[in-house]
Amino acid sequence: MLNLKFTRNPPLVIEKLQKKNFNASAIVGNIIELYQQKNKLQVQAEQAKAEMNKISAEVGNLMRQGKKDEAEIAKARTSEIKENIKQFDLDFAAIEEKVYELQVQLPNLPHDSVSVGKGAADNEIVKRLGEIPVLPENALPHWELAAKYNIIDFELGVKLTGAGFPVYRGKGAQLQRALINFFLAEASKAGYEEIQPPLMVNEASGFGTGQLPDKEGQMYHATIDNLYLIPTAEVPVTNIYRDVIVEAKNLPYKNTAYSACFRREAGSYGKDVRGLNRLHQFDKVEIVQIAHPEKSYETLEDMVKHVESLVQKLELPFRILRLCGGDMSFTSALTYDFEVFSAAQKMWLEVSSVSNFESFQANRLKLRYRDETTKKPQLAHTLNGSALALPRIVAALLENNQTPEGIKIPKVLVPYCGFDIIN
RNA sequence: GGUGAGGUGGGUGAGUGGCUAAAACCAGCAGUUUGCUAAACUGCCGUACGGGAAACUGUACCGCGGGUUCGAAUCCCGCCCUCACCGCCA
Repeated sequence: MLNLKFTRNPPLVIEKLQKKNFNASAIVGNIIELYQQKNKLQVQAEQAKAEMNKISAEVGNLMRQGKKDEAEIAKARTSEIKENIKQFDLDFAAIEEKVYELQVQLPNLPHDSVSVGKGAADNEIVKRLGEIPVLPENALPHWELAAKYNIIDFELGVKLTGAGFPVYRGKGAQLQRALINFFLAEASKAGYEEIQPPLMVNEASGFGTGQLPDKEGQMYHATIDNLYLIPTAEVPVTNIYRDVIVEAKNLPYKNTAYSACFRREAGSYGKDVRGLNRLHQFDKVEIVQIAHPEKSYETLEDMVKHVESLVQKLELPFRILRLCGGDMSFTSALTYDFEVFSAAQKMWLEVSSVSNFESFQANRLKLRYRDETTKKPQLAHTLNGSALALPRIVAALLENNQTPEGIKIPKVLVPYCGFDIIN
């Protein structure tokens, strides 16, 4: 949710949001108009309330002095004021609601470095590293490798739960565990405090990170208890900082968490969902930072470096994209996507998305830091990224490392796996 | 699932109708004193939204929502949450 302070500079907001192909002029215009009405009303309402308070105090004094008649006279003055206050409050609430409705429609302002673009095709490749492996003629896609070596059973998952809930077994399960441990260990080394969060969250948390109310359909909802299965550890971890004021000198806060992630993915079918490409339940290690506004872009670079080091150590060919305005999420100010090349599918697969949300999330979360000079609470910046999401990493590892002897495990993972080949 | 207790500022916790943004203590900040540390003393120490060039000032907020009243942290109603004990159980 965009801080209303931005709307005090309408041309800037409108110009910036054009990058996201979003025409904000009508909304911003309405907000400003409503805002002025709201302030006018607030002045009137507060004057009336101040008078009420004064009369009440008077009545109290008169009563104590035993001047009952005078108190009665004072009381008589209140009924009209009371009616006015009631009406002011109703009007005020109505305007506030309207402002809010408009406010939540505004996407986050993109960072200056974000380029104009319509969609994925316009994203800027900022880095590309690693050789794309040359596979033999009879190379298999990962879902066939998974069946061949009996390490991931998609059909069994359908039996137990449904499509998109694969069962990992044997070395497949061990590989999952190894990846999780590897990612967590790397994050710890980089100074992130590890968190084991709840996998279900309440409404307030869903709201805090922006999944609710609009993206409700993305999450599994346990209606009896009104709890939501988390779509990412970002939700519980970032909500740790909901409604808190932190000390500036303690920034940045760095957290990492492994969690299973649950996504309904309603409406996505077809080729892209084959195998591990898109699942309803998957594993991910997330990194989250709470940063000082002046430092948050350094923080973003820091996180990108961290994710980069992970894909490099896994020896996967990858590229980093700076998302264009048209492909960025509603909430992000700047996003880098990581894609690894899955050699049998011959596809780039997104395995991480690292974003700076600036104060967009913090505004909803009421996450503030106390400025060291002014001592005033200010909105902090929140950032997060996958480090990393497992399924597509596994897909690429299986496909890229397939050999006639079996699937080679990258060196860095061998100590975590306890084996160096799947055969 | 049953029964009971309770939700007040960063923390503990007082407050049962007006003089309460809310005692006291702890933590925190600034200062005084002091060989150092420690201690002692003094002051400050909520948030949001308004008005004002500013000094300053108004309003709201004691889990959330409604009600009673001239006036509500305090009384009434509804909801949410937490804790304790019992039962069941990883």
